[in-house]
Amino acid sequence: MAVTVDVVVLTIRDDELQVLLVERGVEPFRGRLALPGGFIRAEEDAEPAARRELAEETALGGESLYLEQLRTFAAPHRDPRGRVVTVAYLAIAPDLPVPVGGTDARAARWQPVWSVLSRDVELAFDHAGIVEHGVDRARSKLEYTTLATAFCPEVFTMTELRRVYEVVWGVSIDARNFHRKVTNADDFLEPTGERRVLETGRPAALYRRGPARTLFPPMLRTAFPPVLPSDPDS
Amino acid sequence: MAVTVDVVVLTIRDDELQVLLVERGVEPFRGRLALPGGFIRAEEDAEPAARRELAEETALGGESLYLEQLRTFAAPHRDPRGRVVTVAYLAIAPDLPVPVGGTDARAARWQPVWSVLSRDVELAFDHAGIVEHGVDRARSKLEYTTLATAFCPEVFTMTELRRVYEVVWGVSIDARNFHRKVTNADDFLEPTGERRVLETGRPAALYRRGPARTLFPPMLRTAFPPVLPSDPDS
DNA sequence: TCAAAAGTGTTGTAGGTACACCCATGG
DNA sequence: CCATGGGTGTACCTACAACACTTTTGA
Repeated sequence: MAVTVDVVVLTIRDDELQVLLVERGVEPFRGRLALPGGFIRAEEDAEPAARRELAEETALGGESLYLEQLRTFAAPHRDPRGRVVTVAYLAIAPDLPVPVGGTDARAARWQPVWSVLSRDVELAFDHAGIVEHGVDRARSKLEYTTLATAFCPEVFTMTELRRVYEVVWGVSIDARNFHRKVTNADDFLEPTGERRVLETGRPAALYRRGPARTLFPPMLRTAFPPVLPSDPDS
Repeated sequence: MAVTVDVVVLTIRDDELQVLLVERGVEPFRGRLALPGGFIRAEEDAEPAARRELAEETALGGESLYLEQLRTFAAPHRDPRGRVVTVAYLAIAPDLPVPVGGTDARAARWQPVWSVLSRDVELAFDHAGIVEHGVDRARSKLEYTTLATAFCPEVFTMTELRRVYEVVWGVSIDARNFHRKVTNADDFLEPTGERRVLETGRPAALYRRGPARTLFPPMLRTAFPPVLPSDPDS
């Protein structure tokens, strides 16, 4: 029985939640988009395998990349080549100027998640279902953890952090209440003391992630609207 | 690479959170206690494999048994026989008069989780760590889902349900506020109209699980005290 | 002086905790 | 009538949504 890892890497680009996909160079599903991933090596644990595949196929990586196990998919005929069980991982990346398109010479690219969830873009294997799980997990974890900061660069403004919630949840959030809430939560954010001057408007204070990993009290959100082509202001 | 399933079955017996363990009949770890589980068959998905192993080894089963995937453990040397990856499942069972000790003739028995977590009882492989994950998951899910009812028989009293929270979390809960809270949550409980007369005291109303699977607003619990030998009244 | 973005103050309300109090049964 | 457990009412407090208002910049 073969065991692989597949990674759902999420980021926010152009005010949309996007997922990292690679074009398959070999059969089956040659030319089709798929999640980055591959076989676990003989002396390798699953998480290192996920990090390695990500680095090889997409040039994304580093210790700082947030990575957690999602779940395992083991349906008997999910891979036409035979019995392949895959351990899926969820990664969250900031929208860095990342040279996507890795050393493995395979074309990697970002794709809006709504295009995958709506099946406008068809992925190889059962990868669309895996992306669905990843998005669900990310949406839930924003509620009760400080995961949102994983979408942000090392220093960021309050508005950037708020956009994470708005884009991932597909809702609009009152900037003023949000500000109070996250600054009151212990160890969520650390002010750098610096300010960023934008093209227009008052300069925004800059923050860095704090040591907290859970958020109490949690961000409450009554329901998840469906994932749609970017319209958080409805 | 071999793939197995292992199941953490939790229940409440004698006002303690207990886990179902089987005594290993073969090497490695012969005679040692372990989680029920075994190899996935060629044409079998992981969850059916978990249900089958549970039925074979512990005579526990049925469609009604709550079962969810926990996570996958794939450390290279977790099994001395060679490379074995295991998909761990979490099951929750009511304290039925279950004939534990299954058709497979292997001795199955309940063990208080604190004895496992404290390492007073040493389990085979990395199963102690898996139990730890299962307990953590159950404790978290009581907060924001209706999972607590899975510990109860089909009809139950308010006090039985409250004992679930008290035992799993190791805290004491105000009976009066708890009553209001769960009766206000939509579709959590359905009153049967019946009452149960106990040895002493006013008869308690009987309830059945409602259709709700999530709990809103969630049960809040500021912190998890460590799992100890049964003392929820501290 | 205006537009735009950042940030504060205030008010109404929902839901939480703590606890006094009443209800129904067996002995 | 008392002990025991079931269930309601109420006061107080915290946290959140809504929204008016002030601050700081570039053009």
